[in-house]
Amino acid sequence: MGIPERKNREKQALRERILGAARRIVMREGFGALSMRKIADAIEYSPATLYLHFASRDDIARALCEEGYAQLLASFAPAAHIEDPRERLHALARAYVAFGREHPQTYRLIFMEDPSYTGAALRSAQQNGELDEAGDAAFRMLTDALDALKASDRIPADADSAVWAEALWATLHGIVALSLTCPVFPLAPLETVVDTAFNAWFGAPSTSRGGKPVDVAPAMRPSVTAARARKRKAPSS
Amino acid sequence: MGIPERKNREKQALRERILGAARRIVMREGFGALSMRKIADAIEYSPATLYLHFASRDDIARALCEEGYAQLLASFAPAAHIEDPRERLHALARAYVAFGREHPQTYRLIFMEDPSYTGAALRSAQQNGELDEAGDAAFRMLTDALDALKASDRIPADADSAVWAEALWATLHGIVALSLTCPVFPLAPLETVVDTAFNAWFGAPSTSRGGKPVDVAPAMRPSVTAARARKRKAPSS
DNA sequence: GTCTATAAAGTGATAGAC
DNA sequence: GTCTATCACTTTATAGAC
Repeated sequence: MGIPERKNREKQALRERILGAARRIVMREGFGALSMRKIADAIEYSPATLYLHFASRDDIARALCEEGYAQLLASFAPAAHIEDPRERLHALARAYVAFGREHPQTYRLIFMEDPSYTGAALRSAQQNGELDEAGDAAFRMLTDALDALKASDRIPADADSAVWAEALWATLHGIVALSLTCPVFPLAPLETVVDTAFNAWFGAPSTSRGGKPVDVAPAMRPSVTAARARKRKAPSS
Repeated sequence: MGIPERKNREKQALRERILGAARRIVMREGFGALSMRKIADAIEYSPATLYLHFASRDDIARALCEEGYAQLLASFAPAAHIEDPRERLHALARAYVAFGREHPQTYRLIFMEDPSYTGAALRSAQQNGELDEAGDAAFRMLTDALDALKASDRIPADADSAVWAEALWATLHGIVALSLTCPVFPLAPLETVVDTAFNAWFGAPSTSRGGKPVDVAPAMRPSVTAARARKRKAPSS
């Protein structure tokens, strides 16, 4: 029974060639420039052949989104091992923004083009694990870190981790998306903006190792987070 | 010399009809569905005529962006009169998000489509005033409020208002943009996300004020599948 | 100024031969 | 499984008649 397996492998291989060519076109010319003919030309097959592997151009776009999203998740891996939740979150934030800047067309395709594309990417990430409420792994990385921060009293005790995670994600998306589309954003270095937002959310990093964050201005009214942000300025990187 | 003036008026009037038709198409079907032919059909002129008024489809798109951006700025006006800088900022934030949600296609066109469109919108707003560095009026509304907060010690003294303003804008853009493109965002009510982000930035609202406390219903998150069920139409711009 | 007519170049997708 | 050939459109933009 080796022949059907070989045929299957060959079919799979062509599928990969199609996706590879499509990915290269998107990276170089943007998703708008992706057409079935262009892909076919690139791999030296006829356009009709593509339809043996993908039902439509949208189908190819969604497959690219799944790939890209997996790549984004993979870029979080180094951060996952950082013990301190604040540092971990910061590393995640930097990784997220870095991915968007390094793969602008891919990021656009996944998160700025079409809801069905974004949906395909997100769904692909949770189709293997059990489908609990919170959903995908990356989101849980955020909520876990936020829970840890809450447990160690570094964000307000009544903070809803899920909502904070959503808002935090939106912030990072906003920084990436705006920097990809708005010619005058950011004026300040991108990392300064990221760090400014991060410090506004979670306060300036604690100065002394192991020490609890210093209470600087006990008389101020704003919440713990805002009060802690009072400490210092944003470093780049 | 009244005749040239009348002709000029008539020419201007047709220009407005073109833009009006274009705007309606974008609002109803999205920018992707905007074509010269469709505009021409809508106003019962030939496609060729459009080129007497606009050099290209991009040119029309940019004009729409300028209109839309002016509309966005206008929606800030009520907030401008609020005295307390924190309340003012909060009202601005809500107005920004409301505009994006109420005119999704217009918001997309201005801020999520093409850098040249975004640039056209931003440039149009400052072409009358003096062109100082900070740029447009809306941005200055942010920095002014932030400066006031800093003066009354409600944000860190060393905060760079310009950078904070950029980061804050990015946060709001992220919330709007993600909610327009990501099927599962937000799970929590949109206003909860906005308020959560706002309170993370500026602390919980002043205690004795009638304002709403931060976190409302931590447990009411709808399930992912439920959130996914709602499909995305193209409502009004 | 506005029209008709058309150029020139795409597009996604499919039928049917091999 | 892959091809050729093609359908049935779409698009922006322009030339030249009136």
